[in-house]
Amino acid sequence: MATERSGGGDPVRTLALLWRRPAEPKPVGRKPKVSVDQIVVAAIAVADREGLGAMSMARVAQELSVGTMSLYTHVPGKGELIDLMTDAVLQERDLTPAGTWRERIKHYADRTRAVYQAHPWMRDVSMVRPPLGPGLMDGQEFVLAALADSGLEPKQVTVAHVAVEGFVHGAASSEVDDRQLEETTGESSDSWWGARQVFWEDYFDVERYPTMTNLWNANAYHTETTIADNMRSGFDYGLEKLLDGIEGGMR
Amino acid sequence: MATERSGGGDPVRTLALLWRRPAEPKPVGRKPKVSVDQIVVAAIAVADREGLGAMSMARVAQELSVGTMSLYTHVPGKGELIDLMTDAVLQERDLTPAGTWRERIKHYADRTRAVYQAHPWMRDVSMVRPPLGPGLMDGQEFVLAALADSGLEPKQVTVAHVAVEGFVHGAASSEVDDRQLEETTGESSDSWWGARQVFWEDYFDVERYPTMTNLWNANAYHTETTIADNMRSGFDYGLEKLLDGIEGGMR
DNA sequence: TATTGTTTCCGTATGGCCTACGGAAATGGG
DNA sequence: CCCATTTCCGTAGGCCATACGGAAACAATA
Repeated sequence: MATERSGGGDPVRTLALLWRRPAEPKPVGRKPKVSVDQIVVAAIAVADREGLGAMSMARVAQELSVGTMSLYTHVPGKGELIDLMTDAVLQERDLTPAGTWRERIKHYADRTRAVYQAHPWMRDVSMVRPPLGPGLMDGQEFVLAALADSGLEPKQVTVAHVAVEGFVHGAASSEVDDRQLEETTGESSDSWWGARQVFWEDYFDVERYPTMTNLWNANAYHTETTIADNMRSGFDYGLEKLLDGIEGGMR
Repeated sequence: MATERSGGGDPVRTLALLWRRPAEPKPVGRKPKVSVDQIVVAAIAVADREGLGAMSMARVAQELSVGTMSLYTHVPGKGELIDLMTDAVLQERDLTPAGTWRERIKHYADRTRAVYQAHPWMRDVSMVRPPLGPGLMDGQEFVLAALADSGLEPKQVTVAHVAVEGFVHGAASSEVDDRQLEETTGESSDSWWGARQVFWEDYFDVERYPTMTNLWNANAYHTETTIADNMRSGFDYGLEKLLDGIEGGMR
């Protein structure tokens, strides 16, 4: 399945839901069996356990012992529900502003990474038209504040923000992608690569790929670490170097 | 829809397809109406025009005027077909090794970005268990060769490789995500943000978001550029700073 | 030409998805 | 008790991937 798109519906309705601005309470009429909060929590639970692909309206309704169509009374549709789920988990970051600007950005990266680890389906959510809720906005403010404190010019802050945000979400996505594949396919990454041993035997061409061959012979790939560890250190290194570059560019 | 997973089938069969190692020609039996190449080309055409979500086996078969199940004679399943599509478009990069190591990495980034622009559905393909075909391998060799020429130690080359590859694919994905949303939803990004004007009026809290307020007042967001241009310059800036950092880290 | 072995083609069937529609059921006030 | 209001939810339509197995096409042989 391709990436889930959200944020397509009526902005006024969706924003009111994201910020939980309640419609004035209804004095009459049938009592609701479920609330928006319950639906969001149940949907997150299903997606955490079985992936976003399994998070169908029917499945969430089942989780709540309610008919499928009842959900549509409280939530406009599936896209908006994903918006609500996304902002809810972003709020879990609970960012604490302390330390140098670099430390705060690393804190942001760590907390964001933790969200992705806890909710791997975040990998499948597009963030180019994000839910404009408190979870997203608080994160943006946090990163912008750190970058502003670094001494960058205002215009540079906004440019650097795009770069940092892109790197963090991209890195978190890739890491989680790996972990999620292990769960959904039931095959570990190491096993997957092992099953493709035949590639190196039958298809790898030493003449065509001299650099890879050299690196192999230099033992650059002979580590005790797992695939996941390699990705993690690659991204840690990348963020460090990106911040080095940003810092160095100011002089 | 969530991200498409591929590479799940029999590795031997999939590798033979990726490298077009033909089974020995069949002298007898019914003549095939379609070839693997035709199927891949048709699938890419459908995905280019209508997105990966619309690229169903039935839709591809229709494109070729063939029954749906006929495809399964030539391709094990949908996952493997996506592998073949992916490697095919990666081959379009046609990388030319010239210039300094930095210039070559930027060349790689540009060519990869061009592939994503031409085939926006690449955003929806997971690259953590990539198709081990010529398109992918040539790209890896190219980046590794550039990094090795930069003077990094072998072990550092492999770490930096993860960071660069992650950044480039992440950046290309985000850019294309934006473009693809414009096509599939029929609403431009500028229009989408415009429709959320109400957010700034009804929900934005100046006290809660002082940095954003300051940046706004400093005219940091008052540019003539589009969303897409902003993303592009953010990622160009980020790659530049990342390479600065890698270069600086060697001294 | 008729037969046989081999390969490809493809119709059917299963179980899932989202959500428009509209009637049934519950609730509080008069 | 009645009725306006609100929520609940069954049905129905049109998509998806692919297992299975028989029909059809083709080359070599008799």
